[in-house]
Amino acid sequence: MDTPEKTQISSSLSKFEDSPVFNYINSLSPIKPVKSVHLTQTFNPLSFASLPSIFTSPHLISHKESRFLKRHSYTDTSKPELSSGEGTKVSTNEEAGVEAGQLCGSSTELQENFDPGVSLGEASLELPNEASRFAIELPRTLKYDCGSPNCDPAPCVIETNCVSESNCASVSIVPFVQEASEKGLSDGGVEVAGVCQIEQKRENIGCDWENLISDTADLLIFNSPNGSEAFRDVIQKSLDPDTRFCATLISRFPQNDINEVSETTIDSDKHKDPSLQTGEAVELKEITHAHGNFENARLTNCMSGSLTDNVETGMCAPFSFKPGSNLHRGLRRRCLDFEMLAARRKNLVDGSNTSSSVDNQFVPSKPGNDSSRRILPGIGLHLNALATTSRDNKNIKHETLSSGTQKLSFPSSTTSILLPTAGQEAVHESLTSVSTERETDPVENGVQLAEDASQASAYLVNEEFNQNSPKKKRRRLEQAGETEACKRCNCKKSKCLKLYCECFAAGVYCIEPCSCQDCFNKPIHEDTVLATRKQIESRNPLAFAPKVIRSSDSIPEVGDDSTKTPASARHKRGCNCKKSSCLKKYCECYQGGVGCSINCRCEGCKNAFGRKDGSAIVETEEEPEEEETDPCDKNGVEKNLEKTDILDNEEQNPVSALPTTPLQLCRSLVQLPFSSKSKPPRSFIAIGSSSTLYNGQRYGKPNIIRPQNIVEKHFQTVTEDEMPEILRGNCSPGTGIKTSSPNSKRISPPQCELGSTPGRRSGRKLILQSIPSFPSLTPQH
DNA sequence: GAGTTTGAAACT
DNA sequence: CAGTTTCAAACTC
Repeated sequence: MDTPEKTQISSSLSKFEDSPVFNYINSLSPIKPVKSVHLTQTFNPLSFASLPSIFTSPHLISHKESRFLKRHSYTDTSKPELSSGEGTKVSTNEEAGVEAGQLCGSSTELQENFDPGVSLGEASLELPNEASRFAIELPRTLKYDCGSPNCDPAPCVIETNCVSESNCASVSIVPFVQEASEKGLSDGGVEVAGVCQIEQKRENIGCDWENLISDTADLLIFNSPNGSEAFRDVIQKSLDPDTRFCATLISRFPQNDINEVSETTIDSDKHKDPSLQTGEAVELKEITHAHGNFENARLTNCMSGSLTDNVETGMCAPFSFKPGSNLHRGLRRRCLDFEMLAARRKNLVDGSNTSSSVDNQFVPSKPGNDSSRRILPGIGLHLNALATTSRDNKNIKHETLSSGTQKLSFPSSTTSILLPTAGQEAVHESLTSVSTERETDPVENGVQLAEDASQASAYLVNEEFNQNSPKKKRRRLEQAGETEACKRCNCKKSKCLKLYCECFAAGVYCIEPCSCQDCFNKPIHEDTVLATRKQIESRNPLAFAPKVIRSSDSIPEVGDDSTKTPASARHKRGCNCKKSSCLKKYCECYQGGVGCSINCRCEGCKNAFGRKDGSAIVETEEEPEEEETDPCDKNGVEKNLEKTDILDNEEQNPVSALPTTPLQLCRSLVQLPFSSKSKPPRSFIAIGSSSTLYNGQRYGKPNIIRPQNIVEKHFQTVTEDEMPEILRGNCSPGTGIKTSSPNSKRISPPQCELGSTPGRRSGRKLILQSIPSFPSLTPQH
């Protein structure tokens, strides 16, 4: 634990706390964050994140939601007015940076946080922690906007998703803005014009813009001050002074967000006006309509959106969730981004409204829940999904490189771990939010983020594929290896309402990429999905829980990589493999990156992660799971073995990787050793990772995943409240796991302990969280 | 891309 | 609880 990295983190943290901004934030929040706690156990970012969590209301299911809640709390307390008086703000500020901020409207909040003299750019230059701040603050703004009648959750979601995807946003938004400006619709004139300028300039910059963005994203991800600064410079040069503020923000974050944000605003207006839904006229109208708020919303959103995305997990954040629609929140779809893009594109082309055109998911089935549905409430992903991501992670990495959207890419678990600030914060927020907001689905939020991120990345990479038939897409993705992040199902008879369906099992709605038939696992059929889920849960309360569980005992301290309990992670029920020798993904244990245990009834077990008989495979061999940087990791354990060494190294020096992006953290959790080709098993990765995270242990014996430890710490902060009811009430094995397998044992005891002993909470909490897979689904209605 | 294999999930 | 069937992913060709 005394690693240099750690020290650095602590120092940065202290700086952060000392910073005026931090103080300001503290002053804002009614509750005062306990620095000591976070400091001791979590990275700076986490501590930072803790604040928002405090504000969060219990009802939110998804992290995103939680975020929003937090944000809301902020906005409400600090500045309720901002939302209303958007235009005013603009005029007030004289300083360019300030103006920009004001233009953003609610963005002023950000300014508040910063010292008057401090420019955003400076802030960006500052410690990575700042990113976290932005994330927090921005979210507020977003929330605020979302809270306004105009904002639809769906648009927000779109934006968020689009962020990951590089171009979509710009395309859609720009036209609107330009058009509006040309016609002089924008009375706000200056404001709108400014926006237009930005957009145009971006375009002018050329096709390279995307690349630039991707590059920027990379910079952002790493949060290295230098990198961000450099990027910022580029942007500033290209952009007008007025736009600099945005540019700085943008530089830090994917531009798409901004565009999308603006778009979102428009969309919200659309929703208000049914008539606006289609046609250019509609667009113009929208522009004018939104126009007043456009800039503010836009900037604000961009800031919040981009920041949020980057800081948080990147993809996850649906800015606008209605408080009422818990399901949607929880349900967030992982691949939404893709769909959203397609929808947007359609809209652009057709001029039709996005929501309807895209997917059922987008279409609001119920009047009350429209917002959520539009959003495509992704069902909360399980931790399992995270665990599964391990495989994806590899893919993700590559994707990241190519796309530049780092959110998705987490090279290795270690990397994520390293990311102290933003990433942690994001994770932390999600976690906290989950804990506070949701009782039922604590775990998923954190996981979801990771998954979403991975998925999003995958989508980004594979956008092109989307257009093809689902199968093709899938295959392409699989072949590509990188794309694996997003899972899709091919259910034909189960209607995606059984655990056979990966999507359903993972707690997510099926999306376009799925090639399922007669699918009921869609927001439209929310009721059915929930009912079915309940039914299944009634049968097996842990049906949606991560399949892989980590024992609390294994929880190693961050520093304790050496203490890898071989069997720390185990499959909940064990496998029954007979022919695969537990060496293929057919084996859930193997798939989850954990060794077989006593619970397993497998025959001829040769699980690379740990054999049933207890003979753990040589660590080197076992470790395939961890991340392999190898892009080509094939199924083989062999490759995994190779990876092991790398992992070990990483473990020892987690900090070295220190990428700041929050996303990374999530990703790290997600990453699995599996080959890129294989789909990213939602459940597996999540399972393994989730469990790991919670317990702090790695997947199986190998100790492959270190990042998890970090995560675990974060999770530790989660309060008992988070625990799912099932878990809470039922520490007894009966409710929980059927089998008395080691897995189950580990699980149940910790849970019980959680209630009683604070010491190990982290492990417990984590476990509990992991259990509820479908937070959203569970009716909080 | 089609077909086979595999084992979990569901059913009896 | 055990056995069987169903199902979809994983895998192979």
